[in-house]
Amino acid sequence: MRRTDRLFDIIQILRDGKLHRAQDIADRLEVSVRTIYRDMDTLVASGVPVEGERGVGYMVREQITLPPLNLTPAELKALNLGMAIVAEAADPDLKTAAESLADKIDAVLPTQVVAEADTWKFAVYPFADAARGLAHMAPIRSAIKSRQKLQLSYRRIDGVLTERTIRPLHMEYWGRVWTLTAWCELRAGFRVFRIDLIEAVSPLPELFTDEPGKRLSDYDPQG
Amino acid sequence: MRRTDRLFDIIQILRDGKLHRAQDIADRLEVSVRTIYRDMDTLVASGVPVEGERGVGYMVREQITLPPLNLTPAELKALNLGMAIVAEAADPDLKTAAESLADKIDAVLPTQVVAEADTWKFAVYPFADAARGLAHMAPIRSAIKSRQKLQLSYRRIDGVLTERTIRPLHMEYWGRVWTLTAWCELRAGFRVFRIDLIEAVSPLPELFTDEPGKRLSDYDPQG
DNA sequence: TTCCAACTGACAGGTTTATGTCAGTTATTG
DNA sequence: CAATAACTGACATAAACCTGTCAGTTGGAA
Repeated sequence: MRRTDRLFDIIQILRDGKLHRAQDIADRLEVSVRTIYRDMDTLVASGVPVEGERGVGYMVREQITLPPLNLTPAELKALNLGMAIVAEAADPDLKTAAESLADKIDAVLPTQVVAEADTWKFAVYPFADAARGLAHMAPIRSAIKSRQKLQLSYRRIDGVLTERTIRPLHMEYWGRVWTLTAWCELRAGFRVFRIDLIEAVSPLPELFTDEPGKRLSDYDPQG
Repeated sequence: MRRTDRLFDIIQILRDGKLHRAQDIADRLEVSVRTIYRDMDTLVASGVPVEGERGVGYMVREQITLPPLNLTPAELKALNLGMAIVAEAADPDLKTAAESLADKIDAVLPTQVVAEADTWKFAVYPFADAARGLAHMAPIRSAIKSRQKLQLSYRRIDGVLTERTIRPLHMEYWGRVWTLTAWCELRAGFRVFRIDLIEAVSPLPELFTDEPGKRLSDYDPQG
């Protein structure tokens, strides 16, 4: 676990909020600079809010981070209700905070309407290692919202790279990986993609509308 | 990443909520039973709510799991406020849910009082791999609350096993690892322990009180 | 333009990790 | 009691990963 320990050390070094050069960190931890660059990749991929700037160095944006949480449906309901109430508050800062928190939670839950108990059967599980496809998530989410078709380069588990046009419907966190449920125009069927296996996404100008048989509600995971 | 893929597959197999024998999973994924047992360990260590029963098989308890979340201090405040409001609600189910959510969040944040902006400078970072010391966390938390001294077997990074009596003060999540800040009676000083490196904890009958110089507020991480 | 330091890709080791096999033990059910 | 299936430990081998080295490129600031 030497590497793991080093990653921990790097976080400790960075948490003073000051600038640090990769070279300095490398000297201090007695590894090569190259290794530090690789470690920074790992940290970023793991969600540590560290930022590097060429010619400058590394810094962390300070934030509070919650580890994976297991909630019951009732707790989630309480959470949503609470945010709705606070969002009505007079204090503009609190109002904004409540709204953005609600958005974050929303973003992280199945995009499906967040209420029916049935939905929770397809629950999400904590894990983490692959926040790999992180970069793709923003465009995917916005495409789901705006009902915009996507061009997808997807590397299947067997290593084959495929190109498809899809209607993105639903994102889900499986703890270890995020998945994207979509209607695939190529296969004319529902497909679930692992976001960490997506090579590239680009939004297409084409929009899509609800068509019977192509909606999320028509999708039967067991089928 | 073969192993990672298999772990994902196991979750998918288990998520039907039915019983599964290790042997069946092993056959289906074309690995040995031994490997499945090891995988189950990994899943449990990663927080997946899977349960094995001898002579029976494996099942998952269904739950909603939130991935690591980055919050601003304002968002956390909104969250706490929201839960406090909902906890006053008439509906007993909602009340209970709000209370337990508040507890969960509380349990996961620095044990230090959860309000001052300064506190957040020692933020927590998401990660995950080592939820190793998970089992120790409950006794440690309760010892912090009840101000009970702990007997600690701690394996230092250099591999040396040490025994100490400590006053547990504060737990913190660093994304990759949890840490325990404590007053160490052996060294007569503050020490930060990584919970994943703790071999064993046992609560001692002895209680401790606030003594000048031995309180969390006397601890200067930079010193 | 030059300097700086972050970044990237490739490659050859060395080390670590994962896996299967085997030989057990333990808790539960009938 | 026997049967079942989860669990554990040890060990050799194979596969994956980590690391340093080297030779670049990129973007910002002076």
